[in-house]
Amino acid sequence: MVEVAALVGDTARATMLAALMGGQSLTGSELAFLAHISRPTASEHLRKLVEARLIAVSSKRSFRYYRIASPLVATMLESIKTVAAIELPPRYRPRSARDDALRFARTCYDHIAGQAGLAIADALVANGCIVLGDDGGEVTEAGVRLLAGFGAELAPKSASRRIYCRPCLDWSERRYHIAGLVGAEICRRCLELGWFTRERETRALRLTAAGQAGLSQTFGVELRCEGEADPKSRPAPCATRAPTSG
Amino acid sequence: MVEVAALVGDTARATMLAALMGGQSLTGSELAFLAHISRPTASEHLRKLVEARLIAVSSKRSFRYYRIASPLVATMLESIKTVAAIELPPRYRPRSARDDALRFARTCYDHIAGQAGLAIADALVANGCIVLGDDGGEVTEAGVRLLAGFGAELAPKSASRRIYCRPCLDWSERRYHIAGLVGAEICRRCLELGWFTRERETRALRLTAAGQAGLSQTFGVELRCEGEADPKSRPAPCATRAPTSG
DNA sequence: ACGGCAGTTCGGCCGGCGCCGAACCGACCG
DNA sequence: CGGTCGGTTCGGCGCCGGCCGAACTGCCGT
Repeated sequence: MVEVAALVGDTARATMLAALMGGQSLTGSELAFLAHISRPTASEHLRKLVEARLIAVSSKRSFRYYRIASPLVATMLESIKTVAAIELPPRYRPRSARDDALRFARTCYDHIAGQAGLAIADALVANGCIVLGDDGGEVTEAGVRLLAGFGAELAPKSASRRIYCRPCLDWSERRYHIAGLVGAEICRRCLELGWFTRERETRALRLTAAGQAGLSQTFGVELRCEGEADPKSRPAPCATRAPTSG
Repeated sequence: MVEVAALVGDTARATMLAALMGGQSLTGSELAFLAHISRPTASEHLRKLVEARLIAVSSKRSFRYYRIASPLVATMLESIKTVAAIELPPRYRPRSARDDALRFARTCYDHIAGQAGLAIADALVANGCIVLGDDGGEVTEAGVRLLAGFGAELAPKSASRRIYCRPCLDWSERRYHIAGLVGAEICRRCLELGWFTRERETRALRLTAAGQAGLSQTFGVELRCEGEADPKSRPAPCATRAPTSG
């Protein structure tokens, strides 16, 4: 317990973990750049994280790709971030175009967070498709039908595994969006359908025109797809530490 | 995020937090003793933990009683412990009478863990009273009736709050027991009925004869109440660091 | 064979923080 | 009023660990 918390309790390592919480695999050099440390230092940090099984690594060519080791680790990091966000509320929060993009829509390990994630969750709750509370979530019969039509694969593999919906507290809005198997499937399907596209080098998601229409039709969610018209949306040259956000 | 993890990532502070995860309030001196540090050092640690809102303090007479600040913090600590227990499995585990008592039944912040907690969870699952999975839990109609008869107050205060059952991975057995509102209510009612009694200075719970009968009758759980006949069950004089267990 | 690039290992620097003893504060008691 | 006891503040010590540059390995493409 101490060891795990101590590993997360270092700025450089926490920054790397936060970056990996985007759900994508990243190389050591990329992580070193994001954490503003040299490659040797990053290598040492990553070695420790791998040794503790917080992240996993797979080699392709001469690259080594790192990723969060398991959903359990992702849940833990979410949980730590939640406590950090709730318990230290009034902190100064500089706004930037980069942050605005993240606030609008981003991946949270394997599901969608930000205003888009909240809008989807709100719509599903309002339509009686799911129920979300502090300690868990549930998919109703109506929800099963709607999500099946949407194309999410919610097949309860084992008979006892009927539960797969989990609330995840959004750091920027302090409200719940959908995590767990249901959240992951919604995210997967949205990317598959091209409703969102991943931004390069960040966890932000961009809503496409198809996504705007699809979300409206399928979930009754009305979101503006704003990315293209806004000249400020180009990411800044990473002059400050990458936001360690979930 | 970094700050919170760093606070937990110190042995002395983690030991204190683990002790407070028993659900009871403790004084600074008690915590200093448990963590094997001097009172000044403990005072400093506790000041930081209070400042970060991980623990709360209330003064009575000239004493200051510390406790976990919120269920959110408790959940986070559980989560960290789960990752630590799962990802570093083969570690040497010395057996002792003290540990055996904890393994049998203990409080985990506000609910029951250990073999007793697992037995209750297993029985409720087997009877179709609840469903437990990796990402959440659910109380069935049968479960609501049984728990109501038992005396648990599961009143869904707000209409949207139908969900209140959460799985908690047991560190010693690697299986789920019941946390969340349902788990807290079961624990509260068991103590209220005198089925379990709290041990002094530890998180262990002792099963009473009434508890043995009641658990059998109410949940169909067969547990031996072994505390009184066993001469080794008296807690050792705390010669080693208190187990940082959840 | 050579150069380039990702990643690692090594040695050494240095700052932060955990720790304690001693002293101090405030509440309670006779 | 002194005595005791829980708690905190202060000053100083010591060490762990994060950091980097330089050098080394190993995998590629040419």
